[in-house]
Amino acid sequence: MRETSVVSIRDVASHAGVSMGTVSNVLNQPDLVSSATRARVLAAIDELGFVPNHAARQLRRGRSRTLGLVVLDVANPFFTDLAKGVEDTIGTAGMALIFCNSDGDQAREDAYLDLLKEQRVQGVLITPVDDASARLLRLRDRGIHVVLLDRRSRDPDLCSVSVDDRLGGELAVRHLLEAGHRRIAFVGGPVGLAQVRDRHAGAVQAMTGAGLDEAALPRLDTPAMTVSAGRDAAARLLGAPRENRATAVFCANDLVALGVLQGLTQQRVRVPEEIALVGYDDIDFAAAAAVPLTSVRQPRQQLGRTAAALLLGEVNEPAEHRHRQVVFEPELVVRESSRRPAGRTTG
Amino acid sequence: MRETSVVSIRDVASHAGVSMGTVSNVLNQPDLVSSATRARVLAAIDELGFVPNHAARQLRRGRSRTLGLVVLDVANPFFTDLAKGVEDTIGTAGMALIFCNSDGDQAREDAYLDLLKEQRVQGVLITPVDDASARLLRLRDRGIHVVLLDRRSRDPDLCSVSVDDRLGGELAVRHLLEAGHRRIAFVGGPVGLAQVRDRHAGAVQAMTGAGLDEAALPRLDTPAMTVSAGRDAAARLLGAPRENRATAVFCANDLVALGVLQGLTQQRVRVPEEIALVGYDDIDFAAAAAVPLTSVRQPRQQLGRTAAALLLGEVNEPAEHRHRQVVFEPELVVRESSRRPAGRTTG
DNA sequence: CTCCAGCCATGAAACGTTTCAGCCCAATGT
DNA sequence: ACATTGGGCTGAAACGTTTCATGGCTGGAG
Repeated sequence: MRETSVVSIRDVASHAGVSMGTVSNVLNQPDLVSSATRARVLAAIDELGFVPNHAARQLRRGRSRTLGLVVLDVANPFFTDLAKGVEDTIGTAGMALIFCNSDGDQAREDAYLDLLKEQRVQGVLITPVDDASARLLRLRDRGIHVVLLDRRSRDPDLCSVSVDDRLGGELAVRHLLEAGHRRIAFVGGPVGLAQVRDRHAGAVQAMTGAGLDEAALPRLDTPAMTVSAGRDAAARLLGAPRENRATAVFCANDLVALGVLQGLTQQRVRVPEEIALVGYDDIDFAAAAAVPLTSVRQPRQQLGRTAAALLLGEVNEPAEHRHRQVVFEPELVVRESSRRPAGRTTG
Repeated sequence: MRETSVVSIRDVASHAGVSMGTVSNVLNQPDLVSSATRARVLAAIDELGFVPNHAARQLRRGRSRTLGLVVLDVANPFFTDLAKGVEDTIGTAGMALIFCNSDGDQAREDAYLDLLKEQRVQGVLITPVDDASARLLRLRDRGIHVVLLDRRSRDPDLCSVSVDDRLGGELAVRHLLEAGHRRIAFVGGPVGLAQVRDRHAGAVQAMTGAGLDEAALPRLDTPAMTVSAGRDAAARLLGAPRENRATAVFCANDLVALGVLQGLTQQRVRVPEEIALVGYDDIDFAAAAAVPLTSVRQPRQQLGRTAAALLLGEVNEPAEHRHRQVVFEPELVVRESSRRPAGRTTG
């Protein structure tokens, strides 16, 4: 059995009868080495089972071939799809990715950003928990490129790739209004989340645009964007006296919507007959839900790919890079959960 | 604006009027330093915005505070739940995690393992694509501890945390048999996957145990364990002449089952009346599906936590570590998708 | 035959830490 | 008064690479 000891470039060098510099060249700039020596060195590497020490390489080079990705919630398929897009693009560019999950927690996000700083990653893709652009700009002062993900940057010096959440919210609520609903609940949270804020703002806009008061859009706050938070919200929703209960619900994402759906179904409230439901993200499970979910679709993988490409550009050619804020348009996908009109008012 | 330059321990030292060694001690062994100097050094660190260089530290120490996690499919909620369990345990132990997604692809798995080797991670948690125990033992010869995840190790010198997939398959099919089904399709793949093999083996065992021939368990292979693969399988399933079509389907995981459900529904085949359906994993979306899915539940987060704890033990106290193969028991959760008997035979 | 240009290879410095032998000095024991 | 102890700090070596100035060859030009 081979010794646990670490085989270094020095061992390879002496085994192949060359200098360390030559081995390094074989690894990094093979063209500089004659094919004969190259072959000898490669053989030695193979024989000794040499694996370059990334720490030493990075220390010497001053930078690593690594990027970081920080998302809000790994358990949300929206983010895993997004991550897949990122991973594909990063991987083909020969970079490695450190995948982090802040879970919507500021402290965890901070801890991961510290980790990424220590690792001297070249760049970070992040869906921040709050509007921490100051913190992110400080990252950039350290030479770490930053691209905002699923979040529009207000700072023109920061790349971002996002979807127009305001428009998404508007589309969703306008659709419900057209179906005849006049009292629509907005479920989502925490309010600090930009995504929640913007989607809500869009919803408000749709209401006022239809000449309705904002009071007709009661708001149910959730502590997180999860299925169980949605279930709780459904209970609160049904707690209201029936006469001023909302006839439709717009959820800030699909997980919450699926939770609300479960909660309603459990209480024998029919969707969409008694309460219509619209989600956000159009994750794959939305279409497969008990009542197929109307949802606002976002180009998930494309979002990830675009952001990764932007970051790679910034990392590889910082000189000619122009910061951009890419904004995609969302698209409403109508399914069973909102199909029938409420019947109160004919739209 | 602060210079992009890197602040090193040397700068901190001179700024605080102490030696580099002292700064290092403040960072790593604060007790060795008097509180007065400690305060001075911390102030300097803060003022200069010093962030330790992980590469240098790791190079000197010879090991990193990093572990790797390689899963088969990030888009599968089963694995993200599992990852959450791992992350929680790892995080509280002050270790960092590099999260990798092999996507069931051998080449990608290899690439990620190389990456982890180069990073000199202390340990790896992996759900391998195939039975690559040789490759994994080689990792261990390098001093990288390995724990198998969601896969039973046949090698007693390799820790593993798994669920009894054979039993799970047996539970699922026995349940269908009790509901009166006599012809049950098994959908899943690729066959190389141990999880698929074992779940199928369990299914076979249930059949033969009931005195039925294995021919009564036709097998539909899928190229991957995804929703879309499930949809395709449903189409093939319905291609068979009705008289020898299976009356029930057991899928190797929930994603496939949800796909099959979608495919069947689309072709107006009622579940469970015409075809009963059982999935595997009991991901959260199974309960929320169009027809709530009967599924074989695995203790997902606990799986992750246990594996992480095992790995941490092996990493921190290699001497007194005993390799263990932990096997959890799966549990059948019966829901709508398999509830009514087939009506042909009364169980 | 000498000189020059290229090609290959060499050897040592440098990257930013940690670690450890050793030094200084004040406090304690005799 | 002197030896002993030990807490607090220093300074330099070492980790495994990459990089770059240097130098030895070889072969073609003058």
